[in-house]
Order: sequence, then C-alpha cells, then structure tokens
Amino acid sequence: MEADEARIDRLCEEREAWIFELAWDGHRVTVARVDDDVRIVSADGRDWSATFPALVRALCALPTSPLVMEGHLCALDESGRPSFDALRRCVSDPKHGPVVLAAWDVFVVGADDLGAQPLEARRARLATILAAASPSLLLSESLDGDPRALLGRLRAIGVRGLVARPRASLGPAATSPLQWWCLSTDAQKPVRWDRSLSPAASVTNRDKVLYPRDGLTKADVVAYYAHVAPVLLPYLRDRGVVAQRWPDGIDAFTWYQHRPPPRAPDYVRGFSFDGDRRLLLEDREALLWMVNQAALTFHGWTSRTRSVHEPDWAILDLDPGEATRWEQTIEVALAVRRLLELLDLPSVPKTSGKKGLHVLVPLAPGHDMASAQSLARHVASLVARLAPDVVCLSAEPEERRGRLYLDHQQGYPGKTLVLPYALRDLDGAPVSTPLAWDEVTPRLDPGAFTLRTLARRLDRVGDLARPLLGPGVSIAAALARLSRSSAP
DNA sequence: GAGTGTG
DNA sequence: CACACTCAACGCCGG
DNA sequence: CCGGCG
Repeated sequence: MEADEARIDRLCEEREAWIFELAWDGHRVTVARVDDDVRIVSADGRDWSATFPALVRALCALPTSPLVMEGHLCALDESGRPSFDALRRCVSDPKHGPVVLAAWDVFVVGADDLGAQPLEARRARLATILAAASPSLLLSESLDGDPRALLGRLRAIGVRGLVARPRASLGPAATSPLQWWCLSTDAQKPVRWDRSLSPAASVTNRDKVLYPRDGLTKADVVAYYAHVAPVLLPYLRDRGVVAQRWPDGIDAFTWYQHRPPPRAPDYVRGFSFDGDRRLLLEDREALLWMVNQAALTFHGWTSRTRSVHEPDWAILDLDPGEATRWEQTIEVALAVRRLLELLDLPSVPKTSGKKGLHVLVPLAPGHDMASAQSLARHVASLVARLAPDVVCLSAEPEERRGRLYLDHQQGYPGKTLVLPYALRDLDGAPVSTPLAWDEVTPRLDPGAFTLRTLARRLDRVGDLARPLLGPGVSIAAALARLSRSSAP
C-alpha cells in the first residue's frame, strides 16, 4: 500500500512520461494472425481461438496480415463493466457474450516489426488498425489526467485498477513486466493478472467405485477432498506435488503424475525445475480437477518452488517391517520425540495412512537439504543405537530382517512425502492424519482416520499440523550439539 | 481418465 | 458406435 | 548399468 502511494506520487510527477489505461478485468492474451490462421494465446501458452470463434472471424476481417497484438479478452456484466466472472461464463457457455478484445499493444503489422519502436508509436499504429475494425476489437483507450484523480474516478465506477506504461518503452510488455505498473482502486485487493479462465471442473463417472471393498466411489472421494480442501490447500500452496492416480480403483494400475497433464485446465499450474515442468495444485479448483482424474494420494515436495533447495520440513519416516509390533513403532516415535525435545526442536507426528508414522520438524528458511538430512540421520542413528533390534537404517530387506526402517533419506529437491490429509490406497480409505503427541500411544489406531471419519475429527481438533506452516526453527544449534556428541 | 485411431 | 490402444515418474542407493 | 525402493 505504501509502495502504491509512492508509485502514485512518482506517476503524478512524471505523468507526461506515462500512458494510463484501464486495468481491464479480463484475461491477457497475445493474438497472432497470419492470413486466415488466427491464434489467441494466453501467457501460459494455451490457445483460446477455438473458444472464441467470433473474435477469430473479426481478426480475419482486418485488412492487415501478419499481425501480432496484445490485449485483454473481456466480457461485460449486467451493469456494463468488464467482468472476469462474466468472461468465465462465456468460456463455459458460448450463449453468453459477446467477448471483446481490448487491445493495448501491437508488435507486428504486415512487414513491420514494431518491437524497436516506443509504446507511443506502437499505440498510434494500433489505433489506425482498429479504427475500422469490428466492434469486438477495441482499442484500450489511454486516459488523460492526474493519475490520482483517475484512480478515484475508476474506483467510483467500480473498475479494478489503472495501468501505467512508459510512453518510451520498447518491445512486448510481456517480456518486460517491470516496465509497467498496475494500481489497484482497492488498496485491500491488489489486481491479479494470473486468474484462470478454464471452466470449473465437473465430476465425471461419479459412481465409479475406487475402493471396491468399501463401495466408495469417485463422488465420495471428491466430496472428501472438497471438505478437507481448506486445511489441505495451505500445504499445497507454492509446493510441488505428485498426484498418484488409480483410474480403475485401488486394485488396479497406478502411476505418479509429476507434470501438469497436457490438456489440463489452466488453473492446474506448473513450475520449472531442472528444465522440466512440475505439478502445482494451488487452489480448490485445481485440487478437485486432479481428484476427478482419480488422484487419491498427494505427495508433497519438502521444499517450496521459491526455494527448492531449502526444505521447510526435516522428516523422520517410520516404516515398520513385518516383524515390527505396533507398540514398537510407537516406542520409536516417542524416542524420536524425546531426542528432538532434548535438542529443543518442535515436531509434528502424523500417521502415514498405512502402518507407519511420520515425524516432521518445521524448518526456518535458509536450511539446505544436507542440514535437514543431517538432523534426521543423527536422530535416526541415535534411536537405532538405542534399539538395534527394532530399528534399522537401511531399506535393504537383507539387512533389515523385518525391522522398522527409520528413513532419514531426503537429500534432494523433488523427494516427496505423503501430505497431511491425503487418502491412501487401502481398504477403508485411510488418511494420513496429523496427531497430537499425546495421541501417540499403543492405543492409537491409524486405521480409524478415514475418508468417512476425518470430517468429524477436523471439527473436533482442527489442523494439528499447523506448526508445519509456521516460521519454523533453526537447527544449527542442534546440529552443532549432535556433531560434537556423536558420530553421524 | 481421456484423447485418438480403427473396423 | 464400440472398442483398442496409448499416455501419464523420478532419483536415490547399493550391488 | 541395473533393480529396488519410496
């Protein structure tokens, strides 16, 4: 907000150097036309031409080709204002409409590449091109006057904001986003440019049975995730996720979806890692769309996309063997907890949803994978030394001999952990459920937390894993103590 | 689960 | 129209 | 380089 005030002051001072326009409440697209071939493409590369045939026809009717313009797809609501919701209605149902393109820039006109010309000159060309165009292609007019006064007038008529671009700026705005500013008319509500346009997910094959012994259907699974979405989504925000899918139910083939599916709606997001696209499910729509793809289990990265090499959890994964009794699993968990307490480290236990338990330490920003790994390995090896007959640090069956595998392996970005509130592929539809430490006793029954029972538990105890979303703690002191007192 | 291709 | 087919992961570790 | 593992 203060930043906004400073910007307005600067814009008022330098107002001759800027062009002001509406922040159109629509969806930003680039339109490229070569003869009769017209593409309407959003920033994420999605092609919307088939969705808006009338606009394609209007673009084809222009006398100019080739042509590359940029602008916003817009639809008007009942009161005549551009409205994103109205636009979304047009996408799911072509009866609504019309949709217009509010063009604000042009880069290619016939043989002319305007990339090296200043915005002011490009807009002059744009005005000429659009002068005789269909009414569905309109110029985003520049607005004159004092920016502060403009903002006030826009606020009064319910427009969301004002865009300022330097008259002299070169090249496509998309390639230099810092060259333009957007001022919101509502200080509480910054203008968002990344809203998705795809129609909301619908549930297909509602009656398909995914848990055969329980008769639980896709509709049941969707209803479950819809209910837990408010507590689950904070763990998905800005965190890579791997969706494990069972299109024919838990007895049949499964696979792990690491990437955004090619034809997913645009609210299913991705991020780049190591030159690959990886999956992000950051809102309710995206989560439920993926659930409709028969995703039952969600595995989360241990780090955020903004800092993939800095885990925000250190993890001890208690994976019981065939020879492990439940009381032993509990004992190991409590030993892990006691060690962490001695090190002044908080921890959150959760069921894996199967036979195991996860213990997580929320980490402050700035830790690398190696430190998280080091903490987990130190704790694991101390526990293994206390109970060598019960605990094993290796996953190898030969060495393990049925003992509990205390997994401390977490040394790279992309390694995942079953997220809190994820369903598992076992009869009863169990859920990986965050616990209070005083629930971690031999009487704990992880099978009691299921698709059917979790809503009531959430009402009663809330989200016990919340500390994992907090600021986290530093483990530097703990690591120092551990390396002083013992071998790794 | 969904899109594409084939008889 | 029905059916067949195809596609949808990654990286560690130890051997 | 492979298979096992999660």
